[in-house]
Amino acid sequence: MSKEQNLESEILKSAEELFLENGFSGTSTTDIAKRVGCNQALVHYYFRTKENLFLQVFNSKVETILTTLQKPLLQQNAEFNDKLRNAIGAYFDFLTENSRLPFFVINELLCNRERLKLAYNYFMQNTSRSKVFETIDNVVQTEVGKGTIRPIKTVDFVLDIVSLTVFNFIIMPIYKAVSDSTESEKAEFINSRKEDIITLVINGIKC
Amino acid sequence: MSKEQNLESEILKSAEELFLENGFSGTSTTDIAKRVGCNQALVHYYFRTKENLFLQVFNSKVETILTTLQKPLLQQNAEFNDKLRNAIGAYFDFLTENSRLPFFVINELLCNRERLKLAYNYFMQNTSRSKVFETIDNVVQTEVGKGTIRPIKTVDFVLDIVSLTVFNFIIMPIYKAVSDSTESEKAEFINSRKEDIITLVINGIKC
DNA sequence: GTCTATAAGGAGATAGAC
DNA sequence: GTCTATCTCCTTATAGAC
Repeated sequence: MSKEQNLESEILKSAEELFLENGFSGTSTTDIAKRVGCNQALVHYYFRTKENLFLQVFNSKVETILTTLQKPLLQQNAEFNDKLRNAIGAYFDFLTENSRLPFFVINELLCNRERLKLAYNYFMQNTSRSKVFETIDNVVQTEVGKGTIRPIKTVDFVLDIVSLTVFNFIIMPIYKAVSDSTESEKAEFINSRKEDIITLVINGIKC
Repeated sequence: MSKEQNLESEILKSAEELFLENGFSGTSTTDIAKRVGCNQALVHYYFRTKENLFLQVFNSKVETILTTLQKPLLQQNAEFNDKLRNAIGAYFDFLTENSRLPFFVINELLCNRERLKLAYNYFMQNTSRSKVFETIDNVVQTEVGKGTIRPIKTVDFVLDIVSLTVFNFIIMPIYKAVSDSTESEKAEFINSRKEDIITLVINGIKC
């Protein structure tokens, strides 16, 4: 519980903050050292390369996203529309707390094709991770079978919801800069978006 | 019509290609010179700084996007649902031809706050550009008034559609790398997404 | 206008003293 | 483990010859 952790974990923590703020190419190992309060050589001593350090941050973030994505859809004993409402609400809450995460992951995947393949392989090696889609597919197609919702491919279902939720947070810094809005106006905007999206999706996929 | 344009426009053209492929920070003036077939000093001779060259590319791209956004909604003499169908179709067509454009613009705006403010001022100085939203607002709220569609804020209407269309193209390189799909499978995927999104939006905003 | 050469600075990574 | 010093490479930008 002491503030002083070992240096290795302090470096990892500072690196995580900086990579999320400024991306891989926008963060130097000198920046990381400066935030930790040590010298640049130590960053390389513990992690050898900047890429190693980055991958530890990146992979843990992808894992968090995958867990968050499926969790609210798996709750039992709820009407599908309530599940959906809860899921979209949960995504909004998660993204409010981790607003730079989607852009970070997408950006780093797009900027480096080798990284994209590495991430894909890492993802596929783990059964529970790679079954995220299968799990959601199960839930959605059960509802289609019951006639609760119109026939829809699970990939469309997922992409519709992810697009509608994530995109707001990707462009949030632009919205903030353009509208010069306060934190509470921002929160109001996000909340209003959430309600509209819930309405759009529920009406958009009903039979 | 000859292939040989003047060097200045060749540099601009190559810079545009490279900035779109690899972003501002991923493109060096040496890369640009190499593609043109001249030396790096000439890039600076014509544009002085890399930033100047970038801004010419960037501003023209933002202009293209704004024009494309409003155009299909302004056609007269059409049922609103048909307008909507056409608009989403037109956005998909535009994005198919310019698939890296959304990520490029968002990325560069997010990576540089000064650039964001510059772009915003540039945007606001021009009346027709800054009235894009007003124009769309007019169209949408007229339909709300007539009861064709449910009460919806224009900002929600725009963001719903932009999110649903743009996001597919942002993540397309990831989809391609992960699914190892051919060009025709990719086209089929995009087309299937288009149809689903049209259905989702039309049902999602009807009264 | 076009070239070569180079200045000036920042990056990642390592060597070696303590 | 932690530090300073340094190597090597790459970047933007400019000086100056032709």
